[in-house]
Parts: sequence; structure tokens; C-alpha cells
Amino acid sequence: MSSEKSLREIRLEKLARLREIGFDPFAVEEHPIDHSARELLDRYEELAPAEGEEKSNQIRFAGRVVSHRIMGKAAFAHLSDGDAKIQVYVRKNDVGDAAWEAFNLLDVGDHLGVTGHLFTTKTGEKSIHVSRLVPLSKALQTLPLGKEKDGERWYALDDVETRYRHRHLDLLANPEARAMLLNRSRVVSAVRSYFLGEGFLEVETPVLQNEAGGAAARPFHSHFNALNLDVKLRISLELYLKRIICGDVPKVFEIGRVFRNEGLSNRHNPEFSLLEWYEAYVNLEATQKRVEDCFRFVAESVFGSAVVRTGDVELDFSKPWARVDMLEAISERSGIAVEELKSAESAKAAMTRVGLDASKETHLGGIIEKLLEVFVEPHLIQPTFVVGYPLETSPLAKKDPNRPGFTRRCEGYVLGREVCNMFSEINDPIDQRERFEAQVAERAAGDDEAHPMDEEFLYALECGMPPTGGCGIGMDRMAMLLTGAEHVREVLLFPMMKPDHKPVS
RNA sequence: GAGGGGUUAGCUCAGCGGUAGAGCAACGCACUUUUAAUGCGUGGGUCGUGGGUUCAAAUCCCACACUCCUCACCA
Repeated sequence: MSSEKSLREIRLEKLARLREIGFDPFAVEEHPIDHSARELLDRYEELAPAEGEEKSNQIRFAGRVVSHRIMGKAAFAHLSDGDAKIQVYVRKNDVGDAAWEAFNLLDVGDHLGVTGHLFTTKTGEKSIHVSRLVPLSKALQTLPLGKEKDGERWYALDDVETRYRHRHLDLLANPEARAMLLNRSRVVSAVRSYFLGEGFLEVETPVLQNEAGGAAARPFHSHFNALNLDVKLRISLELYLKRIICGDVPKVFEIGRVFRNEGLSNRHNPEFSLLEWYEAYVNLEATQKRVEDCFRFVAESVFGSAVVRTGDVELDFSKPWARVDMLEAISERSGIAVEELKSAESAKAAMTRVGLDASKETHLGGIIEKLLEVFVEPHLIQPTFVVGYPLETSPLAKKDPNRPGFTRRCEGYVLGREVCNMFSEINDPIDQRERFEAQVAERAAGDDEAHPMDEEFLYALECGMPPTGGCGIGMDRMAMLLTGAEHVREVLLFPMMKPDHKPVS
């Protein structure tokens, strides 16, 4: 576009002029910074010089020019270091003719380094009185930085597509979006430090696999040229991690990207970060306790409190989570008697009676989970564990010895959404083989998400795995609920987007 | 995959058959404590892409692309 081209050309001309007068911004390699903008503002009393001592109390700062006001032979600008911004005051007399011209050649978006002393303007704003300035980069594009006063903002970057496709613009222009993304990273770091602090070993297992197992999902397919081998991208971390347990590493975890070839939604991105941990010699209840500890630790270390406010809800992670029995919860919310959920036939009839389509259901477990999803999940706002999952949908969880047809499995819910899935891992290789065989039969019957047979994993179990508790938490969903994000894309730096055929501005 | 909304200047948006608009940003001049700086002046658009209807299309119709929302799909 010609107008945009001309804006860019104007900036290129300014760059050329900067170089002519000895201020080539791209030739500069460094500009040490004594304090962040936030520090300068917070520690102003301590850092500002006394009257007459300005020259011996110089500080260095650098940041992006986010606004500027030039008034004849003096000028103001705000420099942002991303976290906060501070005003700088430049006078022609103080910096000299060449630097003054250089300053006048700056645009919003450029990076500038300054040396000067702290002072307060007539209107009361803590600022830097500049004695020396160094342009550090020239932005050739105009940046969508809005104007701002007293927390009110004008003309900021709002277009969702631009925010996701050009995330750097979002990061530098939208403080709320930036905070969410940074907090997501802090959540992941806090999770890692929790498990390291608890004596877990962090590992990395293969992304490229012959068979993608450990979850019910369609995988992505790829090809390894050197071995002429079709491979799949992992859909979970589970089976490799349990093989490490079989190697007598009793506490192990991984935080890694997994890939599921499924739809997009406000809670689904095809690649997402999954945390899984496995702990030998502990039961389901101990794993639940770990989930509680982990959430409390993360909330406290990232947000400073175990009580997190998100939207208009206060989530309390300081207390043990509520525990509800799956069938009882369904019964309570749907009016279906627990007795009706004992056989596929009666459960189907009940499902139809409450107005749901039962025609696609092939087994009791699927019906029960569907009923849970419809009737119970939306009500689980405060942290809640739903205990007792059906055998058919839990091919890797130990059978509940006291309850035929059910397993020692539990899922945690917060804000009406599943946040974690944990169970006592099957360590009986004969049982595990039977479960896989049942899954293979379902796959043969047309369920392309049924779990494939994994002989390598079975061999490891045959070599002996101790009783083990394991759990998986979607890190993106965890970040969403802690940051109050409504869309998973708000906690992903670069969410999945179709190729854009429009010219890049 | 289905339905609905959107795509106009760098950004945020208005215009919805009759010569493409505003604010901010940009450019010029003035201004050595301003802060959504101010005053005066100036430039900037294949109106998402491709067809069609019409004397005339940003505007109406069709197709396509991207996008958002809802639904479907989604241990």
C-alpha cells in the first residue's frame, strides 16, 4: 500500500539522517541500564539527587519510545521497558545540537538509551532529565501504540487476528494481554519448581512415536525419511513416563508439548503443554493431595495468595478440594437413580428420558461420562474431585476392588472444567494387556481414538512396576483458570492460525 | 462440518447505490516543564480477493480467503 510505504520511507529517511549525524541506531551494541522503569518510580526518593547534585547522580535507562511531545527546543517522551514506562525530558541546551536533531528524528516505536538524573516535573510526574541520549533502534513500521491517561486508553491494538498473528505487537501494546501471557509462563515455572522441590526427576520423552498412546485422541502423522518410517506425534506422556518408573526412578515428571488432531475451540489448541507426574508407592488419595499442594503452591508463588480471583469468582486453593462420587453426583443433578446406571440398557433408557441422544453410545462407561459432562461438570466451580470412573473409558487405571466396572480414577474440576486426571496406575501386566485388547476391539469396531496395543510398555510392566499414582494436568487450562483467560489462545503465545494470504502490513 | 457476524488510512472506527470520511498516528511551521501537549497548515485508501447486476458498487448478488461467535467435534 502506498501510504504505508510512504510512512516506512519517511522512517528510512530518518534512519539515513541519523547515520549521517553520527547516531546510527543499529551500530550500537549495548546500553547498560541501572534500574528498571518500575524501580526508578518506586525508589524515586532514594535515587533522585539533592539540589545541586544532579551531575553526580546520573542514571542510565533505555526503552521503547511509546509517546513523545516536542515543543520547540525541549521535549518529553515516555520510554517503556515493557513492564513500566517513565517520562524523559530533553532540552536542546542540555544534549547539544546533534543529539537534539537525533531526538527529533525519533518516532514512537524506536528504542532510546538515556543518561540523566531523576526529577519531578511541574505537573508532578517523576521523570528523567536527560543529559545524553543514544538511539538504539529504529522502527520502520508504525506501531499500534494507543494513547493513555490515568489508566484510560485510546486507539490501542484491538484486532484479535492481528494480536495473535503478530503477537509482539500485542505484547508491547496491550498490558493486560502481556500480563496473562507472562503469568502463564510463571505458572509453568512454578509447577516445575514445585515438583523439583518435592524430589521429582524432570525428564523428556520422545515426541515422535510409532504408536501414539496414553490418551484417547487422534494423532498427527509425520514421516521420518532416513528410516522411511511413518511416525505419529505424541498425544500424551504417560507410557514412556511409566517405563521410567519401571526403571526404579520412583518420582518422575515431564512438562511437554503434546499434539491432538482435533477441533479448535476456546479450550482446544492442537498443540498444548501437558504436565504428567508419576510417583511410586502412593495411592489415589496421595495423588489428590499432590494436586491440592501443587495448585496451592502455584497460586501462592505466582499470585501471592492461595485464593485467586478470576472474573467474579474467588477460587480457594487453600483448602482441600471437595470430593464427590461420580454416580452419586450424576444422580443428584440429573434425577437418574444410581441403580439405572448399572447396565448399558437401563442407562441408555435413562439418558433418552432426560433428553439426550443415546444412539451413539456403545457402552455404559461412555453414557456415564456423557451424563457427568452434561449434568455435573458445569456446577463444579470450586475445586472438586470427581471419583470413580468407569472401566471402559479408563484403560490405564487400576480396577476398584470394591466396585466392579469402576476404577481407581479421579478427575479434578474447577470453574466447570476438567483440569486434571489422575489414577492408580495399572501395574498388573495381565490386566493391562486385557485392557489394551478391549481397546483394540473398539478400534476395530470403528473408534479411531481407542488406545492401540503397546508391547514395549507391556514388556516393561512384566519386568515389574511398583504401585504408582499418576496425574496429568493441561498447563494451558491451568493457566487459563488462574489468569481468568476465557480463551486458550490468551495463554498461548502463538496459537494455531491458518496461513494468512493477506499481505503482511 | 452447520448457522450467524466481521474484513474501509499505520491504529480505532463511521459511511451501506451517486466525486472515499473522522479521531489518533504521519509531514510542515511555531513553541525550552508538557502529559490524550497546543495552535495553524498538508499529505495519505485497487474500501479482503475474484466475478456479476447497474448509467453508476465500499454499499446489491455470487464465489473464495482469513477471522470472531454459537453449535457439532473434542479421556
